[in-house]
Amino acid sequence: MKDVATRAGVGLKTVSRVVNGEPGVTAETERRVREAIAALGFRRNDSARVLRKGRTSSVGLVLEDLADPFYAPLSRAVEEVARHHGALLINGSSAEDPERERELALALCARRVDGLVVIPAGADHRYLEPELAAGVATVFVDRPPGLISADTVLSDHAGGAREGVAHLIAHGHRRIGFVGDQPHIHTATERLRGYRAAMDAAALPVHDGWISLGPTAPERVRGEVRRMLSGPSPVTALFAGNNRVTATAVRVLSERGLSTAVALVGFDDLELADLLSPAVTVIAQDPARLGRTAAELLFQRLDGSAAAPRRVELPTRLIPRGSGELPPASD
Amino acid sequence: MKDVATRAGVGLKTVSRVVNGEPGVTAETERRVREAIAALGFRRNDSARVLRKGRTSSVGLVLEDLADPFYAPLSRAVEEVARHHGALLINGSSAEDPERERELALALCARRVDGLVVIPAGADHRYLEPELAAGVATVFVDRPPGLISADTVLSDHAGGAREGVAHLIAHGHRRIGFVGDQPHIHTATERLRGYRAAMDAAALPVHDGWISLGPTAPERVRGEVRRMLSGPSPVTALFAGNNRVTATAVRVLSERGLSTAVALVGFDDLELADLLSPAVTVIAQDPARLGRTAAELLFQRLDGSAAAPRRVELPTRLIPRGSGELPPASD
DNA sequence: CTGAAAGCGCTTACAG
DNA sequence: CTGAAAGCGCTTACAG
Repeated sequence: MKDVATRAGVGLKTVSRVVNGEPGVTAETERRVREAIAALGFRRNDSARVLRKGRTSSVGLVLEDLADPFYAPLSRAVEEVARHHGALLINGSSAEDPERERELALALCARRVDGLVVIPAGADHRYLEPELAAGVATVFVDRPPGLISADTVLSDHAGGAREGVAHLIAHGHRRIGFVGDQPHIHTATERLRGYRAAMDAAALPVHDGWISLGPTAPERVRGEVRRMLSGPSPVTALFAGNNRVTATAVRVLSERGLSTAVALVGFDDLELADLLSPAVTVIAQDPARLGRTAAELLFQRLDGSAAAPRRVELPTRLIPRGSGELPPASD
Repeated sequence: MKDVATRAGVGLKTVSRVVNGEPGVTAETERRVREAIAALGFRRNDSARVLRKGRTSSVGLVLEDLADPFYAPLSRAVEEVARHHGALLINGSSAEDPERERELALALCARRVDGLVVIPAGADHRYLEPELAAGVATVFVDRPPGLISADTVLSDHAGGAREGVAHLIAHGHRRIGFVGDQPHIHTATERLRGYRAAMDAAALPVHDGWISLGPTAPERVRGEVRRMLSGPSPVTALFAGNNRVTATAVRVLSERGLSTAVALVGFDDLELADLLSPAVTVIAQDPARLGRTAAELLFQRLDGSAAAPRRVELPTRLIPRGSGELPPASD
């Protein structure tokens, strides 16, 4: 910038004015400055700008896996809101590892992002306290924060699962299996809670063997689904705890030729779910809306909102397509 | 940092040493510094660090849409490689708008990302010349850069499409439709080139009505597919130019009850494609490998490689699943 | 092992 | 309309 000023024969501040489009520069002066910028290939260094201004116009997003079809649209929605506020989005995947989540979040804070959207992998977020105290706006999405209080945007996981299971019960099922994600993940236990609530409400017993929480790796899910479908009192319907579980369950049922014999409702919608036979009934969340809502809360904070931490719960939606309306196989 | 130094009764440089884990500090001194850091809630400001060091340890990725199932894994792969090099990833979606691509790329450069991975929306990348001259490593993926020369990683679009169409021809088809993306998009025209090459090689005529390039919005694709399937000489097979077109084509065929009467091969794999009936035959790219390869080239540049711009072409893979092996409906 | 000075490239506050 | 000085929070190069 100094070189530009020298070459244009003006002061440093004048170059700054031109670069930032501030008023108060003669057309002629501006022309000379622009010429010098072009000749020297000058590119403003935002790091220096940030250092003075305090704001970076960037926000961070820590999620589980950017490539997951549930999180990708969420991330995109955050990006879009950020864009409208003139901010860039830096995102990182925690791979469901609390330590990695922490490293990422702190690295983003060290870059002085103005705000942070976090989909927690861990259960203790006290490591963020100094950052919060320093004014980094923070919003949690999809899962609540642990041991600190902050804005949170969640889907109604328990309510959605309950509705899905009640739907199966309404279609005559009494033995319903639940295959979900690992028990330390909030959404997994909430959905299980919904399952239990629906079974309870219908006064149906729940066998231990009908419930399985754990990694959503296909091998494990495969084994659990097979197990639930065999033995003395096999389930006649399955509730799949998330999109990965649903995909594997559909595969197992289809391979075994059971796809029209075992009812299935999945949490989270799937691409092409409507084209399978039977089409897959799901409890859909709206990932883009989750992201948008979280980002909007974030920018409200950045605009100075000092309200108490808010908790927003978004409804889920039952989409009946066929697999969830199958009657139980006769015993 | 100054406050920390004062409180710990040491010099500024000593605090810097502790924060960066540099050697040459007594255990006792270090303890005092750490205590002061904790008491004051000190958080290092990386902006200042960047300003001095010149490197930000961050790379930028400009893509079309972060939520697209093709780009999400590509982005994730770039992130993973960046992580291994200690860098964060900032990504932005151009929404297929050249102006937005330019704004994003330049904004990333102003943040002084060390390198840039670009999936071009535009056809003229001369706006990046000053950045390249200033040493910003840049790699293009999925589509080549326009009017500048830089490292590029592409799938073999023409070869893949040619193989897919030849596959349909080998199964007896002579009237094959091609529905692809907009003609200014490199991958669209390359794939069309592959289609023509396969038809030519089999000495088959190509009617204008069998080819349609344009936006991949479902409404348009729907109309074009319907048109190709009706009229005096309807096509007996379709080649879908990308994942969005394939999804819509599958929908149309299935709604019209033609899914076992019209053969279909799609470019790009789809989640659950193997579970549809018939399962969908595709020409698969490996988006994660594209991202990984691009990121690796990028970090080679950052490590000082000054070789001439390289062009890497990755093979595609035909995955026969059923829809592409259907025989032509008898005329 | 430790620290004072200079400087990275901008912006802010002020003065002409 | 324009510019010189000070400072954002670090690191570099040097000296003790």
